[in-house]
Amino acid sequence: MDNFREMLKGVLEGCVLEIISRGETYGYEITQQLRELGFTDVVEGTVYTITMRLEKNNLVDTEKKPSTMGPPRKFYTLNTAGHEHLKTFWRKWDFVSGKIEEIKAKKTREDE
Amino acid sequence: MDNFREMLKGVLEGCVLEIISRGETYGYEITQQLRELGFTDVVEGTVYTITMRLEKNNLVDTEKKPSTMGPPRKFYTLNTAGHEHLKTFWRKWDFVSGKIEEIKAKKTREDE
DNA sequence: ACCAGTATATAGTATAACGAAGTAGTGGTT
DNA sequence: AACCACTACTTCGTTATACTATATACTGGT
Repeated sequence: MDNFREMLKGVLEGCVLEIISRGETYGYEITQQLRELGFTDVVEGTVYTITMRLEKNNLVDTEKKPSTMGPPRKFYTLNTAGHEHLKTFWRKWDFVSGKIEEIKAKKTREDE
Repeated sequence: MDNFREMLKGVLEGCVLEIISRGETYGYEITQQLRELGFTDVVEGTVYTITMRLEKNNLVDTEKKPSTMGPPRKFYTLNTAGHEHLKTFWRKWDFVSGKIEEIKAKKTREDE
């Protein structure tokens, strides 16, 4: 499936937030998780711009820990504001995706 | 519900395409339909940039017709490429939204 | 003459994902 | 020791798209 770059705008950040909410993790691992989940074209740079943004907006706490596999990892955890933001994200997603599905559904109905 | 501007990127064009596919229509009417459908903040300028783009990309045919209510209307209909594009759009949407729902679903399951 | 509603258009801005490249640490191979 | 693959983070510039603001113009009512 080819690029849905534009379709990911506004939702990828929410997905990253969701992944972090499930347990302390770091950029490289988030990228791999997203790839395994089907977003095979997501690259590291993209995830890092997102985590940077989350950090800048004070939605996550960070902690640097050494790794035996390479350079130190920067672990992220959601703080209170982050959890709040995530809840808002899912509310927005449910609304928007619901509306889109509504529009899609009318395809099959005869001219309502 | 506040702004989901970013979340609409990549999908609004598909929605406009879908609306046009259901019958000849024009910019102003498309805007109103989107508003009625729940995207209350969509403004005329946004829809015009989309219809312009569709036109530029040769996905629609246009026909100018006089109106008794104001200046002439520019009617749009989907051509073959437009219908093809619309099909692709829904395939992409189904894929992406499916993945997002997958990620959301894991919220409730215990650490899979 | 003025205003509200209908209708199209465009120039500029903001945001977010992506591409490309660079820096660094660890371990294995030659 | 030199090199490479994998892990891991960062930054810069590009592109696509929705939105803001504004301008233009036609109709009908007051």
